[in-house]
Amino acid sequence: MMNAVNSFAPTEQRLAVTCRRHPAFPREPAVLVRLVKHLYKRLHDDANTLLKPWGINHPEYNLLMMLYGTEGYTLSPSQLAAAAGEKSANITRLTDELCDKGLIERTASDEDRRKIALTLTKAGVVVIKGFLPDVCALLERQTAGLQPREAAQLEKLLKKFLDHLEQA
Amino acid sequence: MMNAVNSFAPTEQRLAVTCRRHPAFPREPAVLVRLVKHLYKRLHDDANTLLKPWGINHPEYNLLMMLYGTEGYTLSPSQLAAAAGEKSANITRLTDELCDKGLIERTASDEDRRKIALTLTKAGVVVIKGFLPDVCALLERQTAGLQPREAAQLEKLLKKFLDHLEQA
DNA sequence: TGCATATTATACATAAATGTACTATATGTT
DNA sequence: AACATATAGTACATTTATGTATAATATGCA
Repeated sequence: MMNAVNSFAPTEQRLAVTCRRHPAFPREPAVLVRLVKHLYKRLHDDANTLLKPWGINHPEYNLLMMLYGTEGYTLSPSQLAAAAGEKSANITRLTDELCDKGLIERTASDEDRRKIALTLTKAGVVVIKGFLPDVCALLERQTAGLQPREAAQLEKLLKKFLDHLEQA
Repeated sequence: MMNAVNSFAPTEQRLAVTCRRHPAFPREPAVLVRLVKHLYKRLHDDANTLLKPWGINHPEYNLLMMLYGTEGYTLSPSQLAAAAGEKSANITRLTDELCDKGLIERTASDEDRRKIALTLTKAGVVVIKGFLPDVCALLERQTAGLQPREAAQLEKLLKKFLDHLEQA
């Protein structure tokens, strides 16, 4: 008799029953999908908790960091959407909020007047530099259970998984 | 010069710039977290698209499958929340909808009157058996890029990641 | 040039997820 | 029994995310 030492055990247990009831049900793929979901939710929650005192949430953080990781601190809305993994409809709302907070600003492009440039403000950079130490510590803590070799292996497998998913 | 063959390339590129700007920024953990996010969104979208013709969405599917994977097709709301990885406030709304659709039903528990039993109806089982072939095919397709050995390795690493995350 | 088509961004309506506070019941203690 | 505390579930308000339609501009081509 096993003990549920982690939050995933009940899920896995039920997938096993499903396999018994419906033999065609592919256990391994189902487990992988659920694991990704559980992980995502947990990571998302952790990040939100950490960022709350800074007045931003996880998606906003992602946008800020994508701009911070770009030469000139500037991207178009669609580039930002791609980099942050958000849908374009979301970008409008999120960047509105970040504009209101004074962390980014919009400017129209001269070359192509359909385009808009989203740029990190000085205040935005200051805020990023403020929370970055905390974020770094969180990231280290979250992955502390994995050896460097394991982390590298995991990165490789996740990329392979994602790559295949996208061309399918 | 590398070409962006996948959706993750722009994200990774920007994380690299961030590491240059802020040397303490831990690349590997950040990449893993972003990969999980990208994967989750993609898997979530794929599932929603597939399930739409059946009149349910991904979270509802998860609830149904957790009940299907339980002896007696019955769980309490909190058990269901744990198994499906949803917050309890969400369970109320989702199970309301599933009740309205006639796929599950609520009954009060006799032993502990705080408790409610959520049970799959016959109609619920029928619907599950209806979409299950499609779901199985999707799951197979999504993980077709991974060799069995790689999938097993990925499962192991994701579990280790999640386990550590939860005790931290 | 003029027209068809594509691209970029956004508004708006809707759906999904979360936080908070509350009710009802159960459990443990004195 | 009486009370304090814990637990299960949900209602409600709010926030977050998505889908769809639209406006504006650009591009390709007859």
